Amino acid sequence: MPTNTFYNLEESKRKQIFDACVDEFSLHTFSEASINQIIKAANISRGSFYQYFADKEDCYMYLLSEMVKEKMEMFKDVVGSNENDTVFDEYEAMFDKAIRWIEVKPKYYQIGSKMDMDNSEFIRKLLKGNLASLDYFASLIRRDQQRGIIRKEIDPVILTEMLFSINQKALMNFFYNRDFEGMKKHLHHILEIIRKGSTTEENHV
Amino acid sequence: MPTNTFYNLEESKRKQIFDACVDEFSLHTFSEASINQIIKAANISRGSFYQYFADKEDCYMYLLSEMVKEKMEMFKDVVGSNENDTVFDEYEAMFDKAIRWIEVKPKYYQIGSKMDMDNSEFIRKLLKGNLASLDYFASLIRRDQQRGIIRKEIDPVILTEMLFSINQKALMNFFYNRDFEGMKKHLHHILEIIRKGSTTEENHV
DNA sequence: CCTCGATATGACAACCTTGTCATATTTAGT
DNA sequence: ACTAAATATGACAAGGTTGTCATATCGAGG
Repeated sequence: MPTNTFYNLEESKRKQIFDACVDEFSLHTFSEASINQIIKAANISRGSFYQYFADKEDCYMYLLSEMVKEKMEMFKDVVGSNENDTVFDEYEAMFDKAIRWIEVKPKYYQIGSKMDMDNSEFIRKLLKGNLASLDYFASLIRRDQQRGIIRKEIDPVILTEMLFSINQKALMNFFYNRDFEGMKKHLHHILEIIRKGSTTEENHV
Repeated sequence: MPTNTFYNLEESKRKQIFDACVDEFSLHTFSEASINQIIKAANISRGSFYQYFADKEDCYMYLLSEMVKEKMEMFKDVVGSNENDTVFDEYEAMFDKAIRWIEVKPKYYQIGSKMDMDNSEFIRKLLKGNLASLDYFASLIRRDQQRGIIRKEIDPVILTEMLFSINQKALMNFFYNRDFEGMKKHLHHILEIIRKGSTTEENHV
């Protein structure tokens, strides 16, 4: 974690540094990101950087923790869900949240995708702890199986994986095209397939 | 493309260099790959490298072209398909081929994934020309719609994208776990969902 | 044997990177 | 105003990167 010296800084300066980190890490992988770039953009000296952070990893951890804070702050109200919703409704709700997040903080989204592309030891470890929401969705699927909405034969984990990988692709699409309506339609179509299948009834044997 | 000097080399030496390229580019992104590593592994001098290749890009293009050659060589016989097959059958056949490819040339698979992870101008351009098989699958889906196997409402392009993104994930899984049976089961389950849907009949409204 | 074109070589320049550290400056307390 | 601690700074070492180039070696034909 950053040093006391860093937290003693004026907020404005801390923000300057934070912003520089966001810019650098949204454009480059962790390993490719350059401290030189960050200190230049933040207008601080090399020595100061190392007075604030132990190293690049320390700096990155700080960046992530700030991002998580902001995200929690933004979504603290939207937690409850309607009892009648199916997992698909919740999925679409989650998707909308993610879209909104991309709209207001596109660079955070980029930082996330850069993480996914990074195979360094350091980043892989960080991503490991990120699988909680997968469990949550699997539990929703099980609930809907009990309710008789989803077929009992379906493996909740596999369906969850499908939904998540679709989500990832769709968000990427949105990020590059910013076509909200098109994206929604696209996603709807995919969910329609996952719900009802792609083959005709006669072929459901 | 490589120089004449390079092609005048003895086959064994050319292979030495090729192997060094494979090793380096399967472990690192194009931008992260180091010519120093390659010349060390290939046991050639720095000067020689630049006598053979114009630069790293040139070297990479050579590597890719060799890989494509090998792939064509390996799959030259398995092209025909049964007239009664559905797109899903062909999909599974394609998947099996891909699995086989990973088994015999795991490093080539790695080079491919590293490409997908690379956002450099150079690599992105290369990937652009890689979408032909997508069209092929979409055409198969259209054919099966005519045959009454796949519902007319389904968008062939979207279904193709789903199949491909699933394919990618499954191959990655196989690469890391090498669990062929598990993988086949997994894939079967996913295809079952895409064929018949995940919800119960009563919910197909 | 000798010569000339083809090929091999590693030193080098120029440019990056990270992390350290002696020194300078600012700030706070007395 | 003076002191002491906190903070800021950029030169530097040590390592990496790519691409160039003068020089050395090799090989084949005359």
